[in-house]
Amino acid sequence: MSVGTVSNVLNRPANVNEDTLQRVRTAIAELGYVRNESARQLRAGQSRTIGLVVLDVANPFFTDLARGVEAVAEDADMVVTLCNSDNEAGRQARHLDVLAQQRVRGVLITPLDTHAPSIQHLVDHGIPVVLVDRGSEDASRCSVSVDDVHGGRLAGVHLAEKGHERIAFVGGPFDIRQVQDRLDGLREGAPHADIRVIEVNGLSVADGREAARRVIEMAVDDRPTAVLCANDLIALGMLQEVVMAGLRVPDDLALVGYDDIDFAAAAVVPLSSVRQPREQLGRAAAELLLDEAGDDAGQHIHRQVVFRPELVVRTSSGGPAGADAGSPAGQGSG
Amino acid sequence: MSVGTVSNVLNRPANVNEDTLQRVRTAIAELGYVRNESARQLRAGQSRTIGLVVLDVANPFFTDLARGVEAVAEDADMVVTLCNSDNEAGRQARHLDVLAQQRVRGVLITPLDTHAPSIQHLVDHGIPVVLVDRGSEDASRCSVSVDDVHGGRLAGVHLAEKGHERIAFVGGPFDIRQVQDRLDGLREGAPHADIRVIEVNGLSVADGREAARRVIEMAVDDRPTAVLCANDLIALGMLQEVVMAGLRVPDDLALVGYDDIDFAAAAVVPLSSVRQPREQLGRAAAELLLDEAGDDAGQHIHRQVVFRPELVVRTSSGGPAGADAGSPAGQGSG
DNA sequence: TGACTTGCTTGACACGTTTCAACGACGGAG
DNA sequence: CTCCGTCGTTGAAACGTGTCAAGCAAGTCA
Repeated sequence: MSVGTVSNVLNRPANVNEDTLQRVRTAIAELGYVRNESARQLRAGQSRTIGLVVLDVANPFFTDLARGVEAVAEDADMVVTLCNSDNEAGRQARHLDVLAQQRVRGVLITPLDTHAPSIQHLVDHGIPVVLVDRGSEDASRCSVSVDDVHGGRLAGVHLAEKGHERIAFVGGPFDIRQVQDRLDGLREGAPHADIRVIEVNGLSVADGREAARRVIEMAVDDRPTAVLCANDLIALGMLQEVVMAGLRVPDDLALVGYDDIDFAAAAVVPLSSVRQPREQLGRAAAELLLDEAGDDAGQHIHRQVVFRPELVVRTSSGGPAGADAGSPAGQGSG
Repeated sequence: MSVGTVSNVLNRPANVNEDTLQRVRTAIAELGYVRNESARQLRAGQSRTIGLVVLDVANPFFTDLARGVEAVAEDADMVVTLCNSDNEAGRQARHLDVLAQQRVRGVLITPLDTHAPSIQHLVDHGIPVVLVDRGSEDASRCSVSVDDVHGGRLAGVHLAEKGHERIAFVGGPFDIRQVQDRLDGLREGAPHADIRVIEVNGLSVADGREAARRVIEMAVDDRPTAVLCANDLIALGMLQEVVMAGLRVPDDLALVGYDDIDFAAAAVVPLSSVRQPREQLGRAAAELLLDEAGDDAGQHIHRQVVFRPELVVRTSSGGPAGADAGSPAGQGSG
């Protein structure tokens, strides 16, 4: 019994005699043989895993996105390695190095910095990279993103229609492209409103709470009557703080978030939010990556896919109270 | 220049002449050489990654736990592969198969079923397995868990002291050990109270909302005055629904959660919760695993580490209002 | 001078898989 | 009987590392 035959049984069972097929298979079952993926990979010269590097695993936006990626990967008999850069350039670089050493088939990344050398490094080594949730500036890469200017515009139009004349934008840092784009969109959508920017350090619940305290302190006749937050975590933080301070949402202060994570609909005052197709974003990115990775003939052309967000109006910005509580978040034992 | 020398440069630089050291290193930099991890692994017979399989990546409890694991792994120059079983036995089995093929150094798992054949399969192949958030029934494995009976007891004593005589427990399914233990503890802690069980299908926000609707429907003089939830997601779901229905928390209904995820302290009514040392749980598990994996001499003895939970009293069960809003959750662009 | 030590480099082998040319057996056609 | 094609199986080679005994050169000591 040669190893070659065993390999045939596993990979091209049609080419092997029914009799030996059975013998080999029972032997495999008896001995509890398990393929060695390293050896396969070494021989094949390429692996069956793709890397996914996100800014923050604790943000439901990214876990939803990851779910989409994993669905596509599974269909293609691939495995996903989820890495958390935690908003730190160092961690991002380290993860990318490891992925390069593992000769992953490709990398999906929500980059801290599009021009990071470690990203270019991957490309130089022939590892396809797809930018996620961030458009590529040039045509040298695939990317999947959402039109953030349009998203901001939708929120702006909505708030203007509701009669708001003083609108605040809460977010930061502004060197994150998405944040700046959403602000620009807001200005376009509500051109006659007085738009104020409340800059915060990050995109967490804590930052939202802090921003809320600043708003609460303002004189009532000068205070904005509506706020667009750069993401839902900020919006949820503001909501909590503002309600605790006794303000009524949306009567005293209307709130609109961004992402439409499941917690948004489930908040104590259901949160209006600009919905991004989170899971679909992941799926599209994975498909682009597989297309590029599976391309031997140099046929692949880089594509920059841009999705259109949509506004979901709920109670927090004056939508019908109690309507559309929506579907809530995941489970687990803990 | 032989490959052996290059290998020495990378692994035992002390043994190689300063001159050649430099030459090799500049060559590596110029050519952009990247180690092939598959080949290393094949040669070494063992990999440098450990697998972490959790029930639900969307639950902050598990992402916090993962953070602890990753911290320890990083110090040991190891890499973590995060897998999501999503409460499905099939997904769990598939992930474990892949991990076995990758010859991971070890596996940390919050199991759906302690006796799953795919887990035994790993052990049979000499891959160490540490159970996380779930005590091992026998001494054949390492495990890291939290004394759930004690946690339930703490909540029970607290609610009894606050004068509650009708207390509900919300959770399920009861074949998840943690759920049953927490209920048992509650009964021990409040032996004179009337304890009712409201069984739900899972441990998500949605299940909490549904349970809340059942409670709200009850006649006021028969309705429980306090609830212990099997985890914080359920508690948050209940809180939202209950507040929307106009009940006051804690005056009409006191709530205690379990896990003390960051969102608990940041809820609109800060949530009392039984705190589990989430990150420490992950650290301890990773350390046990590394100890077992690094043991050539058969010295390793399996340990069942059990942590003690503590009760954090906040507003939702009558603690000081407005106190201890706590530190909030992560960030990311989305 | 010869034997021995030290410092550094080398070449061959092994890890487990896949691939592929080559081989043997068998049966049918000429 | 010979030739040829088909079906199954085989053995060798290769992927890129790490290891290790062996080798070489230069220096040290007796």
